Amino acid sequence: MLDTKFIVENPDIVKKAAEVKNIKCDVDQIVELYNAINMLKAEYETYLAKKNEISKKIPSATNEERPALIAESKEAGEKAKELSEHLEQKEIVLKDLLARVPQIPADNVPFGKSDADNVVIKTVGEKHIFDFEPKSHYDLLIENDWADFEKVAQVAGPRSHALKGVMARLEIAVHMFVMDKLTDNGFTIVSVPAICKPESVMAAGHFPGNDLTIMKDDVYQLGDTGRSLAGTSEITLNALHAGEILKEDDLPILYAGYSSCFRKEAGSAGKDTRGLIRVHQFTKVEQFVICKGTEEESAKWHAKLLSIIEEVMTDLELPYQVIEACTGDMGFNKIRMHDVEAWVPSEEKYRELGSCSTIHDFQARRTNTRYRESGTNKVKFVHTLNNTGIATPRALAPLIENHQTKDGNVRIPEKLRPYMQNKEFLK
RNA sequence: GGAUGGGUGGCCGAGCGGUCGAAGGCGCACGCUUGGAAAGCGUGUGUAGGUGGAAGCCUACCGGGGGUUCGAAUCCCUUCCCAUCCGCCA
Repeated sequence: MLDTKFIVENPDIVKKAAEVKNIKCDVDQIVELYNAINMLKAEYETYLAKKNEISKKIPSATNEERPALIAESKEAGEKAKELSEHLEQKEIVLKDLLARVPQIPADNVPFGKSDADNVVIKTVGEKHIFDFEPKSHYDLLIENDWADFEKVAQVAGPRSHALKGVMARLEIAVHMFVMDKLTDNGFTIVSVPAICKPESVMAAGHFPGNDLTIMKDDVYQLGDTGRSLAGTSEITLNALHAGEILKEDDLPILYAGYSSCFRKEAGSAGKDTRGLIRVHQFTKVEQFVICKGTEEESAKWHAKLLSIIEEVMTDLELPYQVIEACTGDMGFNKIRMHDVEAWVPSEEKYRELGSCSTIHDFQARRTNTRYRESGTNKVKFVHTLNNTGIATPRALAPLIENHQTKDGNVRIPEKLRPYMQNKEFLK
């Protein structure tokens, strides 16, 4: 959500933002409606004021005066009610239009239409040179009986997986490892529900508009409960301080969200159907920051979140690259986004393991999360940022592929060994 | 799922049809005091929208929605949330 006044005063900036993000929104209609509503509201409030004024006189009026006053007040009230019905209709339309306005990308974000236009800004780590034909993570898992896909698909449907034995342990280990790292960096681990209300989903601002059906392709709905399964704990964490006015001293709030995540993947039929890369249910440690609403704070935390996931990549000894998402690929609610992608030998390409985003006050406006600035005592919107900490099972794919040995074993990176009974190899 | 009690400003909490944006306290800001701090004293202090050069004025908001009334924080209905007890349960 953007500030309505900002939209009305800067329609060209907003139109440009929608254009570079390939998002349709009707800025002109917003401006028009806004002005119309203001005019109507002025009239409506005049009647209300009149009604209130007369009502106030009634207690002290004489019995003779009273009936006339009551009638007069009633009339003003009825006029006001009539106008308020028109107002309400217009406001609903405006609210919906406003919710379709995307966040404005930062100035230095590369322009582009799709992920093909993203820019690689950094490549780190040597790709492992194998003196044998490296296996895909899928083959490694099957050959070692570390996972089941076929049977579990019959039970749970396609894009399902079960990790077994030491692989299940490895999954837990990487989460523990990342949670410890985040704790060391001042984050508080929060294990949050994946069940959430649709309002929370909308408040996270991944989807345009207020129309909840928009998200039906992406988000699982829990039947007649009216609730959804979150695609990320960002949704829950973002709403965790909704409606609050925090103290400046409370900030920054650093959360390491831990939860199951659910995605319908309706738009990715046929893609990554085998293995652990793209599944309907996964587990993620999410980095989430609520900070003071300034550019500097946001920029600082963006850099910090990115550095943490880079450190995770380094500690897991994964070759990776950092890309800067272009305007067309960055998503509705973001100002800036960097993806971290790990090298997957069997595919001979980098695959996204994390996505670091500066949201600015876009989510804060939707949740109405604010803080009181010390000194001025002014109430301001917070800024939010998020980045993946680690997401499994996807992260396990590059992890076991990069560290596989000729005999089909997998070497455990040193930093991970304390979480894996100090073993050097998986088997 | 059943029963009961609650949801009021940044926080706590009074009010339970008109004089209520709402006592009191805490917190916070500014000032005095002090060598400095604390304490103390004084003053100020909700959010949002509209209007105006400004002071100001108007409107809305006492969990959400609806209703009764000339008038609702206060009465009624409904819904959500919280607490406790009972039931069920990993």
